[in-house]
Formats: sequence, structure tokens, C-alpha cells
Amino acid sequence: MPHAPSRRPTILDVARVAGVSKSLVSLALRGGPGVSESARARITAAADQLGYRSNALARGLVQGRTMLLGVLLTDLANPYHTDVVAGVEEAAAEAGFGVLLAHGRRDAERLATQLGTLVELNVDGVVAISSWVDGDALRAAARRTPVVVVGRPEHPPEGVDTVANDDAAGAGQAVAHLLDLGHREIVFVTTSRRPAAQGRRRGYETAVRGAGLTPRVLAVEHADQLHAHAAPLVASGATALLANNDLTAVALLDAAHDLGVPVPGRLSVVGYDNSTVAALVRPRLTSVDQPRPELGRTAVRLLLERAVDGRTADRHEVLRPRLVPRTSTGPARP
Amino acid sequence: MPHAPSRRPTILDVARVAGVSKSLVSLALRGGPGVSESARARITAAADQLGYRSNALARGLVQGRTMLLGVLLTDLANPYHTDVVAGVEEAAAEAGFGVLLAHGRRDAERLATQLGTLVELNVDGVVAISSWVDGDALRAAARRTPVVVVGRPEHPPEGVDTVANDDAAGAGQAVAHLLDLGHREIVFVTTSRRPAAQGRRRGYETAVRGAGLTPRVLAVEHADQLHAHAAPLVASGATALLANNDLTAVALLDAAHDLGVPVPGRLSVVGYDNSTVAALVRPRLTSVDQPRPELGRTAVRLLLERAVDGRTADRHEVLRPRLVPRTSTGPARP
DNA sequence: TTGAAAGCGCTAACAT
DNA sequence: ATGTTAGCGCTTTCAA
Repeated sequence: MPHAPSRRPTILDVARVAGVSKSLVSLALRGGPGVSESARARITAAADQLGYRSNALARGLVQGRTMLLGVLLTDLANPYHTDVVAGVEEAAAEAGFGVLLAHGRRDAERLATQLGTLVELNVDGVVAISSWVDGDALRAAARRTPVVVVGRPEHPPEGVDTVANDDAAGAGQAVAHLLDLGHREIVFVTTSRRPAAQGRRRGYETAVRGAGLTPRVLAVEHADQLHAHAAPLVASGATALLANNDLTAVALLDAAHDLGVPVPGRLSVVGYDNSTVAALVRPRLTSVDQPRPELGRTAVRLLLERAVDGRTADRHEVLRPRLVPRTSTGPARP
Repeated sequence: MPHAPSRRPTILDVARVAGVSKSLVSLALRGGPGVSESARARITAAADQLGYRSNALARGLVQGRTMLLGVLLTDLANPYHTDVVAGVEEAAAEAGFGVLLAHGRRDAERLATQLGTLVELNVDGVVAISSWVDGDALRAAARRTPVVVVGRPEHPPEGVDTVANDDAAGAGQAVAHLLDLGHREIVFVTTSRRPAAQGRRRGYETAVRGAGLTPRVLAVEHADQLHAHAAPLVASGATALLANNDLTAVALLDAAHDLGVPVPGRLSVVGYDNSTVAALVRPRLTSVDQPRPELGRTAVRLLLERAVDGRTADRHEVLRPRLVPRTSTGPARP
């Protein structure tokens, strides 16, 4: 049977086959009350026979809402994003909403385009899992539909809610862990200057100063450059490194391995994000876990507060992260 | 400025502000010919001022197409899927189509639901990156819009195209590589009985027999069970393992590590999929690379052949994989 | 319990 | 160059 590009059956076709009016078909198919059993049976049968599926475009157009939430992703390949999506999907399903994903491919322009696509589709709200989205694009989208950003945009525009983890607190927990292990020379190593990294850095500095120590920060552009920096770092007396994220931490682990510096024997390393790699590398990476599904669920809650309850004031929620100790950290050598 | 849940401006609002008819607005905004410069300018200005965005639902409804391709994903967190998506997005963009993602979360029922959502949205075609989707759901979807499955469904329904890599050829390449290195005791280790794994197993068996050797297969249910099987495997004289995928291979690497069996000194391990972990673990995993972006691009081509060129006969494309040698394989010990 | 009719926002064919 | 009009497929009054 070759694929027949036949016209999709409409509610009218079903009505014809069932011998009723199209409004009755609509009512029956949506399980509405006041439809006789016989009519309902004929209608269901006709719909099945024709393989009828209601047209979401027409439905959305007349109802003014689609019961769909849009998710804008910076980077599909990033498991962090993926976990947030899981939370979004869970909360959306509970509230009876479907979820549609749009992918920005780490490209600000494409992100704006995709955001526009979602808005044009009349989704009932957008979760942007990205701190890269253009502020103007966000503002424009927020004029049409509730928008919440998961992460830390440089300048959250008015009308847009945000949910983020407490970067400073997370870094603080990591430092506390290292202090507990007896480390006194803890260096913060970062490959980014975005707000998230800045927040982590501030948390690090506060915690270190709180212990009466002096902060030391190594900032580079790319993780590749870390290899060259590792040897001087260790030679300078550093016994513990706090990385701005797991990828940076893994690069440090690699460098240490190549240098013959045992981890955690001679050097402890802590990551941030608790991504999949953290549990895969050797030694297992101690890392700060963001409550990712919770971030997604919170985002949906904020969305629905606007879409359903009619809230208009902006909200910015901050969730608490949690340190996951593994084997990349150990006692400082005396 | 609180978020105003104001009614979205329509083409009529723009027409009013610009002082023209709504059809002229439509024409102008789509860049159509035969609009005076002054009118076009007034219209653009009005649209900007109002923050007007065309309503994709209405547009799709009247045009009968959405210029949107749907992608159905089994597992967002799987980087393999992600790379296929990249290929889809690339090819779709070239053809002027947008891409919408729907996520099945490794759940057959949800996959069917999401497929239905895409169809209801009148996407102009669906790429299902999954061999799990229910055959009936696929068939139903294919009655309404072109559908192509990336992977190996158990029973590809009529009316559905497929694109897959040549599993047997890939396994054959892996075996050839191991034979070149002098291995004679090569065991195929699998944690799955799906068509992809079966194909790889067949390719393995053919290649091994072709070299005058006897195939040996270890099939378990879960990767966890591999740990227990590793010691007897090595004791039995196996010098090389071909895993059905990278995760299985990584589990084997882990088991060897814990057993104190040096890789590749005493044991060589080959994965399949060349996923992200392959390049992250130590030793780096030799693996068979599926042409993932190419799979995605081919899927779009098949879709457009149906949607645009009107092809009706089913097609099943098979692309050639490629072995990526890394450091988990080495010469067999004499 | 069922049907008729209006209209969601837009495009496209047809006037002017 | 610009305006008028008829739907696209559906839900939703309102009548019968």
C-alpha cells in the first residue's frame, strides 16, 4: 500500500459518516455531556474508521490557547539541560499541558528565531533553558506569553521570571568540604565570565575569606589552556581546585593525570553541575549538584502562575544546590 | 512594567494603525511584490510598534502546511540522538523548514502520544529517532504526514521510510581491526536483543567465521551483570571484546580496571556508537562511528521527497559506519 | 439531544 | 497599488 497523500479527514468527514452534525462530533469526541450513547458510538466508530485526528491549529485558533508549553534549549547535548527538561515535562503533564522543544544550537540568533517560532505557535508559555537568549527577544516574547528563564541571564528583562540555583551557596559548600578535609590552598579555576561563573567565584571568595585565607583565582579562556597552567598551579602549593563546572574539572583531572599528580592523594578537585561525566571519570568527580528537575518544575509553576492565576509581578526564584562528594577529593597532605 | 496579559495584536490591529487593509499588511509583511514603499514603511512601523507576530496557527490552517518538521526523540539525554537532530536541523533549515522536537522519555506510550501531538500540529513531516515507537502509531501518523524512522524498528510499517547505519558492516570493521592486531579470541558482548544489536552480532559472526574462527557471544540483560562475567571471560582466553554499544564497552573497561587486567595490554575493547563517553574514558575507547548527522540529513531528504516531490513508494536507506581507533585496542599478546 | 451559524487570524483569489 | 471576500477546521453560543 503506497503512502496516499490523501487529504486529512476533518470533523466534517466524521460527521458525514456518522450521520450527525459537526458540532455534535466535536462535543462527543471531547467527551462532552449530553450526547446519546448511540450517537457517541457512531461518531467514535466513524472517527476510528477514518483515522481522524483533530487539528491542533484549528483548535488552538478558536480556543485562544494550545495547552502546549514551549521549551527553548541552548544545547541539546548538554545533560544539564536535559534534566531540567525532565522536570518541565513532569510538571507540565501534571497540569495537563504538552511540551514542545525548540533548539538554539548555542547560537544567539537561532535562539531568538526559535523563541519566535514558539510564540507564533501560540504556546501558552515558554521556558528558556539558557542564559544566552537575547534580552530584546525575551522581552518581545514576554509581551505575548509568559516566559521564564532557567539560569542567570546577564540582564533579566522586565516581564520575565527566572529560576536559578544559588551559585554562591554551591561554591560555599564546596569550599567548606575542602576546608573540612584540611585544605588551606584552594584555587578557583574558571573558563567563563558569565554570571553563573561569577556567582560561584564570589561564593568561593567569601567562603575562603571567612576561613581567614586568601582567595586565588585562575581564569582562562578555554579549557585547553588548563593543561599548561596545571604544573605551575601545583608547584605553587595549591592542594585543592574548585572548577567553575564539571568540564573544567575533568580537564584539570586530565592534566593532573598527565603530570603524574595523584588525585586525590596530592590534589583534590571539585566540579560544579554534577553532570553525567562526573560519575563516569576516574576518579569520580566530587561536584555541586544543581536541583535540575526541581528547576524545571519551578519554571512551570511560575509559568502557570502567570498563565492561569494571572500574576503580573516578576519573580526570581533561587534554589539551593547540594554537594555530592566522590573520590576526587580527599584529605590534604600534611 | 508589569506583564500585561493583553490580547495579542492581530493583523487587523496593524492594518488599523497603518491605515490600510489587512490583506495589504499580510502581503507587505511577507515581502510580497506590488506594495508601495510608503505603505510598506507604514506597515512595518505599525507592526514593530505593536510588537506584532503572525499567528502560525492561522497561517498553517489556511495554507495547509506549517513549514515545520517534527522530530520525535526517545531519549533527549542520548548524545547519539542529539547528533542526528543536528543533521535534521541543518537539512531542514536549508530547505526552509523549522524544526520542533517532541520527547518520548523512553516510554512507548508517551512516544505515541507525542507523535500524535506533532501530527495534530500539522507538521509537514516527522523524523522519529527511535526504534521503540509503536508500529500502529507510526502507521497512523504516516497516513497523515510523511514519517521516517532513524534506526531499526522491529517491523517497519508500510508507508514509513527508514534510515539506519549498516550494523553488520560496522561490526565487521571492528572485527577486521582486531584481527589486524593479531587477536584470535574475540568475544561479542551484548546487553540487548533489539534489531541493531542483532545486526551487529550477525556482522561479528560473519567476520569471525570468515577468518576461520569460532564466534563467541556473551549476552546479558543489564550492563551491571558484566562485572561478574568479566573474570571468567578473561580466564577463558578472550583477548578482545566487541561490545554492542559504548555503554557496555565502558562497563567492560570498568570491570577490567577493577580486575587489574590492563587495557589494551592484556585485553582490547571495542564499542559501538562512538558516543561522547568514548573520547572521555581512559583508555580512550575504540568505537564504531555511526554517521549521525548524515542519518539526520538523509531522513529530511526522504521526508521532502514525499512531501514535496510526491514520492509514495517506501524507501529504506542504509549508511556506512566507520571505525574510530583509539587506545582501548592494541596488539594481542603472543 | 441535536443542529445551525458565527468567528478565531490568516492567506489568496478576485475585484477595483 | 490596494481593498473585499471566502474560507482553512474547529469550538461555542444559541435555537430547535
